[in-house]
Amino acid sequence: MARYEHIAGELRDAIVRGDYPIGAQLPTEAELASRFNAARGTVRQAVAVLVAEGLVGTRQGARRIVLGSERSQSFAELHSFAQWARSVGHQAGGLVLDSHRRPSTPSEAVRLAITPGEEVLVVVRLRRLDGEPVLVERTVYASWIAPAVEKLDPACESVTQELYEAVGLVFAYGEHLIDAVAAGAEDARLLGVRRGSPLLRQRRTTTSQEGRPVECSDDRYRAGSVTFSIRNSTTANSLVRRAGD
Amino acid sequence: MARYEHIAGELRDAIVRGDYPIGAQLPTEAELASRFNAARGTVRQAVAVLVAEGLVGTRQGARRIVLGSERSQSFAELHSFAQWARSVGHQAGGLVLDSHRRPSTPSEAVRLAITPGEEVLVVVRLRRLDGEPVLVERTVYASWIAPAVEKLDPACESVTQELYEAVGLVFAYGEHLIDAVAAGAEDARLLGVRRGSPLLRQRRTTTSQEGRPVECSDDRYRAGSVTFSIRNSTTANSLVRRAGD
DNA sequence: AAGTGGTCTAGACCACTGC
DNA sequence: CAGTGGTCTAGACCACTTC
Repeated sequence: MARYEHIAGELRDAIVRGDYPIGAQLPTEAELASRFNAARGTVRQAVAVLVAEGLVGTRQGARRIVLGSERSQSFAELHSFAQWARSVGHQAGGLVLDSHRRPSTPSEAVRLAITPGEEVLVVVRLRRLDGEPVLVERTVYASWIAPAVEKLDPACESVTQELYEAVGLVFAYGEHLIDAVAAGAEDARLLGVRRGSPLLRQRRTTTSQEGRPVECSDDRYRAGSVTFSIRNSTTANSLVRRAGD
Repeated sequence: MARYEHIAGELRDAIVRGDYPIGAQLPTEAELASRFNAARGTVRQAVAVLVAEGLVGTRQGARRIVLGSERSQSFAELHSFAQWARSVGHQAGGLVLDSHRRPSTPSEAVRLAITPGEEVLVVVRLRRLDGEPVLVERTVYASWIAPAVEKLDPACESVTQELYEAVGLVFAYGEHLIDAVAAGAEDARLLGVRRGSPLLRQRRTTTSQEGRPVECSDDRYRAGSVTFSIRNSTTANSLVRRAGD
């Protein structure tokens, strides 16, 4: 582990433990540098991690202050329902309801950076959290990854993990649009809610490490099942997904 | 402007202009350093800005690649409906429907870091975008800021801006919880939608520069009026609010 | 005026990618 | 193995906050 990651971890632990309660001041850079026997730049890198996580606020000239004390799951977990579920202590389930190939629509072609009409794979999955149906995923995969997706177990728990193990694919970057929509007939039937009732929608496009679009998806969560959480400041943002309250 | 901000700006402009299309490689650090006559550390700081914005992806050993080319509004704009509206070319309006003081509930006291039962100011505002009602805000202000809030024009366009000009208050940090809820009777009447129809809810707590909680709020957007957008990677997140599609 | 974080430099070495 | 980004150091100077 890098030195700055170690220092960031120690500071995060201290904050979560309550050594530095919300509103308290963090030690100065000089103090931290001597305590951890590191250069000032390394300490700054460590603190930057906490700032990006939204746990610490910083302004020139003033001591840094603690803004929050919850350990945030964050990052890659926005890409994988199963990884997120596990990290918050729940059990994820999944079931493929439909899977077929068809030509891509113009908007899909743009989002996946393919030529319009090129074949794509459409998969509809119902996902459960501790047995309860909470999410309908309608995912469109680019044709180059379609064969690997079709080989997956229909009840596979983590698509992300299986694709990594099968073909070494890493879901590295994502763009997400979040809004609210009314449940359609199919949504309502699958999620066990009334037609027209509120759903939290997340439309996403996921990209490989190399910058190649892999999939785009329309995911709809039953209201109350999931909450997105963002900490931000005039200089930094941080996002995590949280279980419904 | 700092040197790294200048470099980041030049690179962002080049990306937005299409000099580096999506999927393209950015110049190497060494190349950028010599082009801008800056040290490598400064170039790295500049690129880090673009990575945080989600425009650029980076992995050790490989050239950096362009992930997106949309200029993102981002940061502070999550705190102010009016600032965000203006930045995307729309006109914000506001109207106070109710304003009264009452003792704080236990959960409000926790969120505002005050003693339970201490008086708070509750304000209900209806906000319009280009004349259309799109948002109901139910905001709870800590008592220390209440007098300044009560002095505001009920039709005031930007609460954030007015409070800054009146008492120098800066909304520096925020925590936001985003989910979907069904419109209640009052929501439905104010927003002109049917009762039970979907709303995008944003619950937020805002904090001053000094880390002092200022307000917590329950904001409900009419479905279709607003979308939250996040770009993320295994190493960075970035959030902006976008007008409904 | 002292304290503290923000910017910048210059150089060394390491880890990973891609040919 | 060459190219490239990631980590770390040491020190200088500046800008802002706080008293």
